[in-house]
Amino acid sequence: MDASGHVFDSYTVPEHQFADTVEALDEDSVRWVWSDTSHWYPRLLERGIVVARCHDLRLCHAILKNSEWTAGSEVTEHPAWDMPAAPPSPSENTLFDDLSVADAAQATLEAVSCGASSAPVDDPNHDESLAEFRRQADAVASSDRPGQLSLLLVAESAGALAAAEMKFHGIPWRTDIHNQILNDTLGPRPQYGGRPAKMEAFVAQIRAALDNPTVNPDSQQELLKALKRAGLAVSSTSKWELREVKHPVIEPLLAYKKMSRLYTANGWNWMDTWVRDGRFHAEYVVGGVVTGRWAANGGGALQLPATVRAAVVADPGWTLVVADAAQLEPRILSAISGDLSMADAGRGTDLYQSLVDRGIVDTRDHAKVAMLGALYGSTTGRSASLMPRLAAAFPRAIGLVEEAARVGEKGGVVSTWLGRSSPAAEDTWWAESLRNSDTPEGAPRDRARQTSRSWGRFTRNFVCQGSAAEWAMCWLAGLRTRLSSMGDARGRPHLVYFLHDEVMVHTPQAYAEAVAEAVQAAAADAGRLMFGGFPVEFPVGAEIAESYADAK
DNA sequence: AGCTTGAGCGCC
DNA sequence: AAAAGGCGCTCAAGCT
Repeated sequence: MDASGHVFDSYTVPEHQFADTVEALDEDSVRWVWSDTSHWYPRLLERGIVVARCHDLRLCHAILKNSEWTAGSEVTEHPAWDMPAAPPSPSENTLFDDLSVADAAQATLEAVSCGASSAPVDDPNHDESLAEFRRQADAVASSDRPGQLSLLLVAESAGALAAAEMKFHGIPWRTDIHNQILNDTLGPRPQYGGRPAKMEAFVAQIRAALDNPTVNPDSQQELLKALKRAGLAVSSTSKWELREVKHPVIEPLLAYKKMSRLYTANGWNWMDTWVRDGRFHAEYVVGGVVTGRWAANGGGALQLPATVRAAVVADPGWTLVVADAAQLEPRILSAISGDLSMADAGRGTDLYQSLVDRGIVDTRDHAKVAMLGALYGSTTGRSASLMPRLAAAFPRAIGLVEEAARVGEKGGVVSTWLGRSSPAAEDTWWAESLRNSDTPEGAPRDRARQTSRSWGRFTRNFVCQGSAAEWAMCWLAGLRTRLSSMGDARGRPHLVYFLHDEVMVHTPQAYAEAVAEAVQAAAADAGRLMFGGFPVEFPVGAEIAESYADAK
């Protein structure tokens, strides 16, 4: 037994025996402890091996190293475990080539080291992984809130498994439908370079309207000059500025920009690059965003535009279950602030409408704008003017975000509900210069104020976005577990897409209803896991649809 | 020739 | 109507 209460045996296997070893030892009660899920798990999935649980040392290190709740723990003293900026070089790699296995109760721990060759039992890399695991366990155990942190690490690690599985399965993608969309919108694919025909036609219209036979609308500089020369009072070529101007060039130009976006971001080149065998294998970067949200690597998986979603179609005999959590962040805010009146307003499906019904604001649109202002820190316009009404109705909720903003404005650190902390500002000159009474009024103080408020908006949003990401991870993890017990010879339902507060499951039709129920049940579980008996609801809209475009 | 930066726009 | 929080991707343009 080690200092953190773990009992373990350990041994080493050569790398080529890794998958067999995992397969032989895996059972429901096992939690694999390994250096990096994105490194180890894909090769298991290739072999058809699915594991139930893991502890991802790299992801958990990143959380614990930065958390206010584990300040001063030994985890911070081992930078070798820091997130690699780039894929680890071969020499660094060996450090991470370790894994261990513990049972769910963490009463015993067997460790398997997987060195580059047949490494001895006392392989230093293997020891380092075990040492890091102990440091992490110690950091959690001696933290202010071990229960919440443990949940965060479990959820993050489960997310890493789900991310690898989603990449492996891929989103079902019909290239014939995608191609049809591109043909209809842009014209046929150009054979020898050059723009698609329908785009070229708009270029001709743009040139005619500007009386400029050569202007290239893809060049912002050229375009801006041409617009000014034609007498338009614009300072940029952005579409929200152009929309305000009346001129014959505007319509074809905005149409061209829309087409150009589709062509460059999700056109034929995208299809060739990212869709293989009818699947878009999106790569997620778990914990890739400071708030704990995921990022994506290649293919823009988290920015699939509405215009191509019709190409996401279930296989024959299968269907999609698309679910999203309604108004997640405001509900999260009510829970983390313990604001009973706001939680009460969120009972039912439409939080925004209930703000209208309670006479807090006059229209649903205002409710939405006001709430976004509270979450993002709007200081101007309509949403700022609605804030006092919100603050009066929900003093605890608004108090929490205001406090988070004030901490950030002073250069401080805030944390999510489960203990992910905001990054420290790189340079807090602005906080110092506001504290310093010698800073002159006028430009210097204004600049400091502006930067300070900007960081305050970040920390304000961090607690809501980050806590919502934690809920989403609990939701995803719970759903994944529920799905794992479904299925038969025809196949089993699996997650194929995750987008902040939205999930997509590809399932044999026979299980569609069960999946939709699982999605709801997992959402309720996630709320209880994070907030216990606090009466907050997380309604989830789940739709069974053949195509992503048909959902919502 | 290859890298970085900024504008612009898609997603939540 | 836009903007405020978080991203990624593309291009052109400017740099080394």
